[in-house]
Amino acid sequence: MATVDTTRGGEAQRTLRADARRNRERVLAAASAAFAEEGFDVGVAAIARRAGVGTGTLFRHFPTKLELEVAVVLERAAGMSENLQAALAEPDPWEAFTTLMTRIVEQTSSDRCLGQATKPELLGDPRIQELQDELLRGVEEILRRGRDAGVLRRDVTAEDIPVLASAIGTTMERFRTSQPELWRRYLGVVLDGLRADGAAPLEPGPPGPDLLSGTC
Amino acid sequence: MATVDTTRGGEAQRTLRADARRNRERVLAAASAAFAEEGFDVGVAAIARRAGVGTGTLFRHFPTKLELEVAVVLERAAGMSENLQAALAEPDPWEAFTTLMTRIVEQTSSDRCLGQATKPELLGDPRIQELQDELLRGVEEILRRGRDAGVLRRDVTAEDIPVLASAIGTTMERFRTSQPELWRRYLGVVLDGLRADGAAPLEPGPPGPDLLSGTC
DNA sequence: CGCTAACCGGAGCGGCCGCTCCCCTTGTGC
DNA sequence: GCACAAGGGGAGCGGCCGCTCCGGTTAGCG
Repeated sequence: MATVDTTRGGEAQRTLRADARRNRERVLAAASAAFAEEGFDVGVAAIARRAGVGTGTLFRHFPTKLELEVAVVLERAAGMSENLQAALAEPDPWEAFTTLMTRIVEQTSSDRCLGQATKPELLGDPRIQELQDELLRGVEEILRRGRDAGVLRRDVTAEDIPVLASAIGTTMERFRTSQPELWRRYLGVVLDGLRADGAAPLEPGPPGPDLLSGTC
Repeated sequence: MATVDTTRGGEAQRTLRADARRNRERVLAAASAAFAEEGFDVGVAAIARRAGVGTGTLFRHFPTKLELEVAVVLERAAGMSENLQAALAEPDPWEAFTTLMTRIVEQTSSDRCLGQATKPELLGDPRIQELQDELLRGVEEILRRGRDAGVLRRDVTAEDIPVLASAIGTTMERFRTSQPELWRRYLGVVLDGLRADGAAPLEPGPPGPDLLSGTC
């Protein structure tokens, strides 16, 4: 489950020349780093330069910039899958939940593209939707444990988690250099607001599946 | 205090022809509406069209787009001042705090430019900094009452409030049409995380004055 | 070793955006 | 009412960005 296959449908490029394969990897790595540091706003020229190739080469492997963004986001999903595994391995339900939230928010705070992955063009992509659904099922399992143990408020849904994570993550972007650990402060507030004891019931409904969620 | 003078230093345009004054107002109103609906990303052409003037006219009154953004944000500050007054008028300390948070988050959720007002070019402007400081002093008063009454956790600072508000507000942007009241849900979580009972102490320090805050 | 198809790269295209320039219009004081 | 300065408006400039096109290069196979 944790393995993410970025070569979906993967028989298209079976015969790929050695240099082509290498360049594809370099572009993907450069995009991954650039998106993490500067967000999706970086120009393709900067990515190509960073990869040591021309823009022509970049666009052969990824016919559009959005395609490149999708590839990077799918790659990130592997990390999120790891977060889920780590949380599921935690015996104590509350510890499992806090582990999940901490890891997600930590990554979202240090990686600009994770917070920006909520933009509609990306969420509309079927490959990303599929992966998101898979991750949400894992999150639901963590939440169920917490609710059953009576440590987590009962009205939290899986869809709330990416929303809360991206809220903290994107807002912390401008403190990344000055106070890189500041996200812990606000995660603390949210976690206190999500524990079972003494919480008022949540307001309207959870965000429906109509328009949902960050990359989780 | 609630009065915000957008004509700072205001003796420059004392002799302003009638049509010029009227056009200036129309541009400001158009920008205000456009920024609220679409954020600061809208082009100046769209604003000018909306105001029924040419771009030349727009740039005479506001020599740069940033200047126009500043003018709109300063205008918004009046609304925030009202929020403060409403909260200060509330006798119960917790009610005062929730009133403040609710009004701030509500406005930030329905007005895109409020969430985007955290960008450095705007926060760097001395007029905005001055206004922000004034608002923060009012917020501090509300927090002091809550802490003294023992209903609010003691480690919350005034700088936390705009951070939390813009976190919720900007994240709710993509639900504005589908679920315009969703912000209440997450505000509820945050408020529960901020009340005095049963909360763990907040993590690192508050955001220092080095790089601070949304428009509040 | 040589041939060919696959691949590389960057000049350049079209479109957008903030901003300027300048000719024409219009409000205002005498 | 006239003269003139102040204001209005939009064509156009420069720069950026995603993307394409094509001449030169190179890997891979027999």
